[in-house]
Amino acid sequence: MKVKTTETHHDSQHLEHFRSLLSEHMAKKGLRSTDQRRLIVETFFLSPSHVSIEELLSQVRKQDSRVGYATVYRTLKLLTECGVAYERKFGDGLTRYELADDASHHDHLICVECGTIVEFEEPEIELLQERIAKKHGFVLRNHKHEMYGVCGECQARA
Amino acid sequence: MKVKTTETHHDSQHLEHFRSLLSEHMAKKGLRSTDQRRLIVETFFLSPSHVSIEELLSQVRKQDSRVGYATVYRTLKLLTECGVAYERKFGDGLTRYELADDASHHDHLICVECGTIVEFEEPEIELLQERIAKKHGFVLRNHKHEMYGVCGECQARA
DNA sequence: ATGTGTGCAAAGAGTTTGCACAGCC
DNA sequence: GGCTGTGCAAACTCTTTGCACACAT
Repeated sequence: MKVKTTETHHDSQHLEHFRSLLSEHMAKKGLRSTDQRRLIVETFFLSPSHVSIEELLSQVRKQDSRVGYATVYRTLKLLTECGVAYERKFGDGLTRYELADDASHHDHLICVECGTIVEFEEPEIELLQERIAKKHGFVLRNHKHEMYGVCGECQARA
Repeated sequence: MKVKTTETHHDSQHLEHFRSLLSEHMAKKGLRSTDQRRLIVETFFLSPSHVSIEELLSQVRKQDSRVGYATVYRTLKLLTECGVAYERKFGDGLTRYELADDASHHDHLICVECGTIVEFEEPEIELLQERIAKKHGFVLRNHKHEMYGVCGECQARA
């Protein structure tokens, strides 16, 4: 499946932050740094937003073909636990992952036909959200805003 | 996660509309009306929004214990195809279904402390959504907009 | 040395499908 | 009677887990 995304690189400042988050978490839990984990983590950092396990594994195997997919699952679970990655399920049956700080400032527009995912940002919606929350006496922590529809290509194909 | 909902009944006007949508679709495709289909469809109409296959099947089996789950899957696929139901995947691994007109214009504000759910409507957000969709060439089908935060009571209690 | 991490394959969970029989039109 | 629908079980897909061995600390 095709995933459109504009973000493929992440600036090294953030990456340093995430690397240290991970190290701390691993130190605290007595976890070990292995070749596979380092490779998977760095590959994840270089991946487009919303990578699936399979996409990530195939990238990883370009460097080391013996890595098993269970290791990728386990490593991404680890990244999720320590707040470096977010797990996203868009309903195509795959779990996708993105860097944690990507999640804060964009939402998703998803094609129900072909699964294409487009990211969008809309400050006005953010403002309206705050207003609604305030009206109901809430202090916002976070939100999930996904729009489902049919993309241009799929409309043309129909 | 449990999905709380306030909607359990649907007014009979809409149901008539949906029943005829279904009949037409079945007539057009030469599909047949069977005891199982009628039972499953009517049970679905009486179910809370966001029923899962399993919940629906267990309700159906109270009336006829010999119904198989494949039939429920197939019938809900049918309802989805003819626009009577919407399929929703919230990420807990289950597919849930709701009457098409429920996928309406209210969204949810959820307290992360006590679980209170407030429904809200914000026409301006709807407009912005349409604008964003159009900008990316999408035709919107539906959306999920959930805001998580701390409600007034829980703030006071902290 | 100790115990975590890895790869493999098998097990799980939810959904779909192939098949023989049941039953609508 | 012809063809669709059903129930069952097996197949599928994605993810998790158990196990024996590899390897960090």
